[in-house]
Amino acid sequence: MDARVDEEPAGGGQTRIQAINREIILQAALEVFSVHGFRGSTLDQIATKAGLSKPNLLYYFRRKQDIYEAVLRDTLALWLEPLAAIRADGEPIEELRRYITFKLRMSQEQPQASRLFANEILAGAPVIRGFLATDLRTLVEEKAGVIRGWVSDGRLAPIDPVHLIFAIWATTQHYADFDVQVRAILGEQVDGRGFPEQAAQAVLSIILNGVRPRA
Amino acid sequence: MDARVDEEPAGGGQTRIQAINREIILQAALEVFSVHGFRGSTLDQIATKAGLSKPNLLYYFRRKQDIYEAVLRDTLALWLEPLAAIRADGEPIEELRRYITFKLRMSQEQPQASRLFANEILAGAPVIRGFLATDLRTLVEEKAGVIRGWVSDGRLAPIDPVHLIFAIWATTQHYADFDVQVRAILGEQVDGRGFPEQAAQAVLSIILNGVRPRA
DNA sequence: CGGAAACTTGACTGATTGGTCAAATGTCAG
DNA sequence: CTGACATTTGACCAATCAGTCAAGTTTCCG
Repeated sequence: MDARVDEEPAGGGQTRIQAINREIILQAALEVFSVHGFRGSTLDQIATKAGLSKPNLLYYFRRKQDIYEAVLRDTLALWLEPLAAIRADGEPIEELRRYITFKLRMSQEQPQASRLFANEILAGAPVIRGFLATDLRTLVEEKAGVIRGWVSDGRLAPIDPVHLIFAIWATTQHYADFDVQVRAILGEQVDGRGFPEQAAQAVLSIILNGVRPRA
Repeated sequence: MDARVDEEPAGGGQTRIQAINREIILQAALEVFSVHGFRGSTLDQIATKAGLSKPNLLYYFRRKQDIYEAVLRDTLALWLEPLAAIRADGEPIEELRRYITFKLRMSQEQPQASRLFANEILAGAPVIRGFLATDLRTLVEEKAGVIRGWVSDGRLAPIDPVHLIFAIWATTQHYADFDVQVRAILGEQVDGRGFPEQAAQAVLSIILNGVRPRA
């Protein structure tokens, strides 16, 4: 009889082998989907990268789309976390510095997650559109309110808070999404010790000075 | 006999029908490739969108990759133009304002071109990697030199010029590449009359104030 | 007009795709 | 050690894919 691995009530009811292989599959899927998107990726690519047979993949996930949704869901939380951490009672420039630094570190350490989202959104966000229009929208509106408050208090230069958030997303994720282009232009120095700090300094300098209150 | 439409010595030797249909095909291909990338797009999608039969597509372009390369080549020049227009003898802030404004207008008017590149680069830039490492790299180095000169003269705040260029690319192209996300968060106002100006004002405010020389 | 070249297409092919299934193999508690 | 269950796989299928081809139809020049 089959004992398919599906819709567990919680993460609990998993075999040792299940836990291992699901993790292997999701990691392989992330590597593949983040490069070619959902439509451009194949089960064979994922299976090969995971070191499993294709039918074995489909023993753990019934359909290709189930794998895609699982890896997307796993990275969604990770992606929101830092924005949610912005605190209204903090010092505005410091809060933004912390947020930008965090996002830059994620772009460097988890570039595949960033590219996965970029591909999903370029494709029209068929899977996460609902999430974007609800959870993300709510979160952005909340934090935009916080920033707007800072502006009203004169602790930030007058700036549209939502566009500021977009600018932070764009500049930080650029290093993950357009890594190939960055490398083509800057060469091997991208792998050098000081590069992340160099990029961070530039991004922080531009954006923080861009929003610092002016006399 | 066949009279395939290929490797013309120059744009000259084209039939009226050839000129029309090649244009139709490239437009349809841009719409499809810009959403799903090369691997995720099919000839059938392009043929349907172009209103032609698939064999008819392949009468004008021998292979799928030929269509892709053609549409990519057509948009490459368009993409470089504005950066090349930055003049060393201009007023720094004004030159950057002009560049950013230009890029924002292109993101609004030609979002598909931006998304086409984004997909290509996410996929590892298999087709334009060479171009990135030569022509684009050279151009960026040249303009980085110009900006570096401005910084030396104290006409811009001290900033790494290449990262500044990255920041401008990222913030401007964000509105094209992540349009779906922008819409999910901001709703229909994106289609409103004042939106492009609102976005332009925010981006210009952040970046220009971010690089304006400080006392 | 007439015919040659340009264009179009239905029918096809071999390869790849996502997915199925029954049989084989591995695991592990009792 | 054994039997029930979990895991794995080879063989397979229907759909879709890029690309071919020969036989059509249209265009257009003289």
